[in-house]
Amino acid sequence: MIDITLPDGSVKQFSEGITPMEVAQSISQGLARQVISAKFNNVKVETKTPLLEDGKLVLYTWEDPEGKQAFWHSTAHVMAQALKELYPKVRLTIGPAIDNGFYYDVELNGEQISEHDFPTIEQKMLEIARGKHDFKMRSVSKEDALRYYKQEQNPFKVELIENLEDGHITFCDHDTFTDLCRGGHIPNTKIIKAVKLMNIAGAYWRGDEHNPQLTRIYGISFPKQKELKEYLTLLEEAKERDHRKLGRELQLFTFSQKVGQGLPLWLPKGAALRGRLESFLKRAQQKAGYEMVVTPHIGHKELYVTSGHYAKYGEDSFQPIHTPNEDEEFLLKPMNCPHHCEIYKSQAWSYRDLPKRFAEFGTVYRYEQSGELHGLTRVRGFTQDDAHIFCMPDQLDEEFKKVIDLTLYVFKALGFENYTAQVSLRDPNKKENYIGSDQNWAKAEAAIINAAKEKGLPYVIEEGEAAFYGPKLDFMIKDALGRSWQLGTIQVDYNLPERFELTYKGSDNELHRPVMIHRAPFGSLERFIAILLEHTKGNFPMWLAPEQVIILSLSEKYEKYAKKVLNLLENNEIRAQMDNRNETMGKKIREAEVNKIPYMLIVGEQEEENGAVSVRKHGGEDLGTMPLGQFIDQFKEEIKASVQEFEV
RNA sequence: GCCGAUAUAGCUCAGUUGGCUAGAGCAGCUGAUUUGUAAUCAGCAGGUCGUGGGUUCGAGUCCCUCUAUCGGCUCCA
Repeated sequence: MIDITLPDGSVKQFSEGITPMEVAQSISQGLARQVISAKFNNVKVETKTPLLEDGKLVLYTWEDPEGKQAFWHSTAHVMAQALKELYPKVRLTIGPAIDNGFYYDVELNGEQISEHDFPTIEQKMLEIARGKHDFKMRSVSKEDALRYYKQEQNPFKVELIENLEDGHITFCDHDTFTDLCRGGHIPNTKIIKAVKLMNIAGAYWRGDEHNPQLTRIYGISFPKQKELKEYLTLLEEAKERDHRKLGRELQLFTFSQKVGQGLPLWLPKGAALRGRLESFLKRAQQKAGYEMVVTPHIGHKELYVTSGHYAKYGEDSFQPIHTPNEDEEFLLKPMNCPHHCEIYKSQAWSYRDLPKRFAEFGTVYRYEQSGELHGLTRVRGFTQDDAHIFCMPDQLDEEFKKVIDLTLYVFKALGFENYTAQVSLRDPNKKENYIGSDQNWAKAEAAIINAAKEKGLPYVIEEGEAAFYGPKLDFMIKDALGRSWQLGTIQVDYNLPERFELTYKGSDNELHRPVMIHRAPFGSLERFIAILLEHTKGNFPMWLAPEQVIILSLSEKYEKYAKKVLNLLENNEIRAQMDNRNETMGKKIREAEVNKIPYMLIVGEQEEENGAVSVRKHGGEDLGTMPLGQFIDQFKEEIKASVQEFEV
């Protein structure tokens, strides 16, 4: 007999060899019908895996993330079978579950598959699923496993198996199909009721661009047709939040093939919005002891040779500009730090002067690979809300924490709550990709982890994600479609101060090396606004909204009164416009709604007589008629409440 | 950069297997209507069908080049 501990803490006795499914049945038939996956002593197991020792058992249903993972991974097997049947020559590689569904990477090996073939593949998958084939795991010796895939002429699986330890190799069978697999499946194929292939894309074998390119097919599946429908509806709704669509509709920015790809053009409303974000941050930075500086958009090539950026990125950047007469080369500024280092160098500093905090909304240009460009989130010309803090080593911890405070203030003011803090360290196995001594890297990495801990940030550590000159603390936020983007970033740098030979005079009358912090709470105005658009669906916080109020006159008769109202609003620094067109009220309201204007003030005969306005909020709420003065007071109160001042 | 797909009016999209002068809705303009909480009616105008080449009696439609965009991969100072 063995003791099985369930998540509620209860312990039940079973005979050795009982399966998770049988345990579920012993609890209730209802549960047994729901259970699709299990974990035993923290190891993923099948629902039919015999349990041979005491341990903790967790049963998973579709409602659990672990259940979904098993469900989707199992569907990947079914898709692989369908692909094999429809396209016999394809070679399988790996097929994992992901956050929303699964994918399988295959080598086409001469076969042709495009998204037009999806319906056929989906049909085949459902046909297989309906056969109610059990997923069965079996152990295979390394020798047999290798023989099987060599006979299949599949070098990818052979490579995978060669890296596995003999005795730990398992295959999973269902129907006529066999795949190398670690396990974690649902009981049988019939549970899969709805399947949708999402897209097809290239992906490099093992994620390395020097390896052969495979074809990746993404899909998702559900135990009910209805859930698939709901998921697709959700996706449609997410598309409504796409910043590229909203940016066009709200006339914030545009792109032009003639100007060049990845070079956003800011329209008046978008430019004004940027301006407000800049003022907001400037105000906070002033309180936090920053000083604004301005540097040019180009810099001598030598500047970037000194910083090390040229060696690292020179080949893949916009190429140097050559002057007409002299043999001089200038680069479009790809980052502001070297310029700020030279500002620091323009005079001698005493330890009493530090920290110096130089801030600049610096526009930079980077030659991003063409396939990487994406709306405003990945562009070739963008403006960083950059600043560099030059401080003494023993000021580093405190300065770093202050920057975290400032960044969190910005995020809170704009309603970003679901961020992840990512501590990006260098890849300890690829030190050659980074500059600087081991000692300085150790210090910098420790400083960041320390600050993140002390500030109580929920953080994850990512090795190999550091900048080439130093580790980072990045604030990651997801867009409408769940893609993760880096917004705010804080970086510790011991290297540039050395390369630029920056110094300060210490209390000991000796010269010392300052430490540098790079930081940008927004990251870039472009990306920040993109994510803000997706999060708010274009309904910006009131203090940011491009238009705050629109006056809708009932007919042209009330134009004079509408103008009076407009004047008063403008005198109170409210961003207002009026719609006096010869259109119906229904149409004017509809347009104001579509344009996401927060307040609509309807004026007609009654309002004119009483010096009042009828207030309708975006979304439909009717606040009734009130004196204009009252509306203005209320509005100002709302603005005041919506954005808090930064407290040092 | 790589893989795949797409490109028709300012926007969203029709346009059969190549065959009349390339269509619609919205937006725009003109006129009528003078409106009370999400689209009043009518008329007009708007397109070298992304670019350059090719096949053909004939190309928006088929083929090639380039460019841009979309979805991924790789990359992201």
